[in-house]
Amino acid sequence: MPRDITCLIVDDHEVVREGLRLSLSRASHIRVVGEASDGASAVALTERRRPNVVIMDVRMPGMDGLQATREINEKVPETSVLLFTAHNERSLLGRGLEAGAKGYILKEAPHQTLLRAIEKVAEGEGYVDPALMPTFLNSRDKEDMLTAREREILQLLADGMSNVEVAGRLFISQETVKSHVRHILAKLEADTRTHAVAIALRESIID
Amino acid sequence: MPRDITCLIVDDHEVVREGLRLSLSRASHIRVVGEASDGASAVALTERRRPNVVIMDVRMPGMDGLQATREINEKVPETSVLLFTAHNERSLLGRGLEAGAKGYILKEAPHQTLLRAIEKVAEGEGYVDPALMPTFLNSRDKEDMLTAREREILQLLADGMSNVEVAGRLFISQETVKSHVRHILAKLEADTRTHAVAIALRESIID
DNA sequence: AGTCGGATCCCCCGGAAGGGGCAGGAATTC
DNA sequence: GAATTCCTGCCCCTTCCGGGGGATCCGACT
Repeated sequence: MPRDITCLIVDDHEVVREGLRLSLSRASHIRVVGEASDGASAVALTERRRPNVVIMDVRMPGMDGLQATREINEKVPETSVLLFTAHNERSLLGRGLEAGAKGYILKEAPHQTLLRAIEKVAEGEGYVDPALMPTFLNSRDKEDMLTAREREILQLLADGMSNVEVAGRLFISQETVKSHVRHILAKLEADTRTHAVAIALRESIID
Repeated sequence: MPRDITCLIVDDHEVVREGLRLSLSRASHIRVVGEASDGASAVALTERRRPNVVIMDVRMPGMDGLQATREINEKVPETSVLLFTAHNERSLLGRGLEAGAKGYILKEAPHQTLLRAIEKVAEGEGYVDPALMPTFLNSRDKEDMLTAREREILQLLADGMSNVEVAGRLFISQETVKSHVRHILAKLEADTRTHAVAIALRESIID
């Protein structure tokens, strides 16, 4: 390895940033070149410092980690984003990879695993926390099964809308909405819209 | 202040524990006497080390922070629990205080605030993150409005049960369930059960 | 003793939801 | 160009839900 891996820490919790800095300071070949506490400044800082790796929390106030990841990928493609999050929610991994993240690791991961992940993504390879594989396989089915339209409708159901209201909002017929809802229920293996919404909220398919 | 404040760190994320240890090592009058990564060992360690303060994360695998707080309060009442969490969800603060926590502070709080909070609860006083006050006032209404029975029913609705199914499960008549549901809808200002469940899940009134 | 909230149960009713099948058109893929 | 997927729409039918009245019982609080 010719030179140090430069990396940027992004997390809205100071205590996490400190912990990370401390952890990484023990690895001689890793150098922290900056910190940010929200998505927007993470993007800005990445453009200026051009680190090899951005260690990015997903949930943050303001611009979240996924959006920041997208922008970094677009503006500074040579930088790899490693998502670092406490949430092993089903959909986050999928959405993270879609956003262009090179790696995904849980905060509960042991120290060594984190270092390995950083090295991997710095080399341009992908890294996904092995602990995620089971939930991943279970769930991508679930989220991916739903079409964009179906997710859109599910989201409106979660706001308490009736079929007629959804139809009005989307400028389609009520019958079409019923049709979509039937498909949603079948795919999520729910038997009422209420159950479907509960599943979707728990799995973060919708917000 | 006669002697150092002894404190125990409880968090399932290693990176957070490291950050906390680092932060607290800078305060000369605070001494970290142990760490735990789940609720059960937190309780056990508290019984042995009897620290002044336990800095406790709420969400952890296995026994969660609230349950651990209850047990610590029962078994080692002279120890004060300071809840330290990333989630400013409406119901957590209320439930935390019910569980016997002396303080509640967010992970995004600045360094100084954390130290202040630790000192406060070490003296036996309460401390609640000022940032929480607004959400607190808004929300306790919502959760407290619901009776235990109503929450129980709402939880079952979130699993997709119909009125009849809920009635069967709780050994009550379907009419009673309908009655409860009507009250739930009125209290949460929802117009369908689906909306009520969505609200409750988002506000963590149910899981 | 009286009042209040909570839990339980009952009736009625209109409208909504759930379940089934079916089908055209557009876009994509092979 | 054939196949597939998705969005869209329509039919019929049964069940469930939401909203409106009520009522009774019990325990807790005052």
